Amino acid sequence: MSGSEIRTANCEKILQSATKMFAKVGFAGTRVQSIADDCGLPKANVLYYFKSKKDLYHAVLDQILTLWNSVFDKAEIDDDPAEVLSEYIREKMQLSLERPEASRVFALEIISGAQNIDAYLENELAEWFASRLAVIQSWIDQGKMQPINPKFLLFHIWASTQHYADFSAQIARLNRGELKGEEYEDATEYLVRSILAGCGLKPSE
Amino acid sequence: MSGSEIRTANCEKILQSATKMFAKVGFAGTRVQSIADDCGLPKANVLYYFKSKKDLYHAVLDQILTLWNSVFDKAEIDDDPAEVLSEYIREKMQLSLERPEASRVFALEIISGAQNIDAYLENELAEWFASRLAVIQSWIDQGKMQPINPKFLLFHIWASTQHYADFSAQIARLNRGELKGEEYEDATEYLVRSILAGCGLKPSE
DNA sequence: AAATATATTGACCAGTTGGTCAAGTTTTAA
DNA sequence: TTAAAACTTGACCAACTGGTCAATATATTT
Repeated sequence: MSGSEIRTANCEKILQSATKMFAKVGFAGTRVQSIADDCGLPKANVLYYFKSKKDLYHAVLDQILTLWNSVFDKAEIDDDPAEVLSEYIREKMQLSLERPEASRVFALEIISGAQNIDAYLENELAEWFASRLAVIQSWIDQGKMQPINPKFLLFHIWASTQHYADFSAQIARLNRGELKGEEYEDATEYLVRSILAGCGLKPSE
Repeated sequence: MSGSEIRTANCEKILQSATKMFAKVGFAGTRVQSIADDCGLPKANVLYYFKSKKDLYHAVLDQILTLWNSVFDKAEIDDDPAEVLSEYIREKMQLSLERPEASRVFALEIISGAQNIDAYLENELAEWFASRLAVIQSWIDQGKMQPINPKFLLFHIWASTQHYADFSAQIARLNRGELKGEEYEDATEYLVRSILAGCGLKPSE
């Protein structure tokens, strides 16, 4: 393994283990030693690549925020709301299924006051949010969907989809086993239908 | 202040401060000293009433779980689903508004694997859940509402209402200020309308 | 009033934790 | 080949934390 490859590979391993740990017990509950154990490196080596636990945490958050990108980013006034919203909800559910730890780290950070992603919330996300509100409002103005407050619709989508990642421990117990395969798809399609119905729409496809 | 009153009053103060702290930084992140500071008692006094931090945490969880009781508990086959579900969603939203810390402590506990409320989830809640599924299914069988999977409906309600407590830091920033008063009521009525529409129902009142 | 139970509190301690460091090894560049 | 840069790692430490305890004070009961 070449030099720069070593760095890349080790950083990746560390980030992966760190994400797992932070998602399970939060920042304060995570031990640098347990991250090291999890990825099979000595603790001092972990702190060689990320100079402090806080640094590592920020790196994990950065990596997670790039996952939030979506088809909805490029939605325009002329697009079909049913199509765009359906796909956005499905994407979000897929993310909850494939990267639940990412969703949980994000949730923990927000619950704890979001101090470490303040800049992200106030800049990138706020901008994204405002532009999406405008698109939804234009769909309403064109009579393509019922008049609802677009803000509440976005919160609604985030809440109901992220729940499947963040609360999977509860869901798994009430369901007597993790939701998976077809049943998870059913949950997805239920959400698509329900949320779209709230906008006076029917799912695409 | 009489003897037993001292105990009651101090326990209450401690529980209140503890809830606040656990909600903000989780179990691992909370310092017994900071709970003591918050309620103006010496640390040794806090540990006199609750013999360990874990004990105190369990007391906080116990207190929170009693809040989960609701009108929906007594819903029957003969009731009107629109009425019952509307009121349940409104209750849940009210709780998110009035006791956000309770919701956050619960969320943190679930995200961390729910090991401390395992018994509650598997007994009380599982029983409640099963009986509510039956009631909803009976409404469907009677043609009172559209055929949806009752499980997903309950998850949907929990997710979308608790979100306003758990993610209020994010909401406040995107909204440029906390949702409150009329705007919070608007959010509530949006959710009622939207979720009911997903069941082919219209809000009561 | 005396005896007993309950409550208060500063001082203390053992275990843990994030982070440092210096000595060594491996990889890269000249 | 050799010098420099990058990487590895055990040993170490200062700061912090949950929890104990003994001494004292206050309230309750007899």
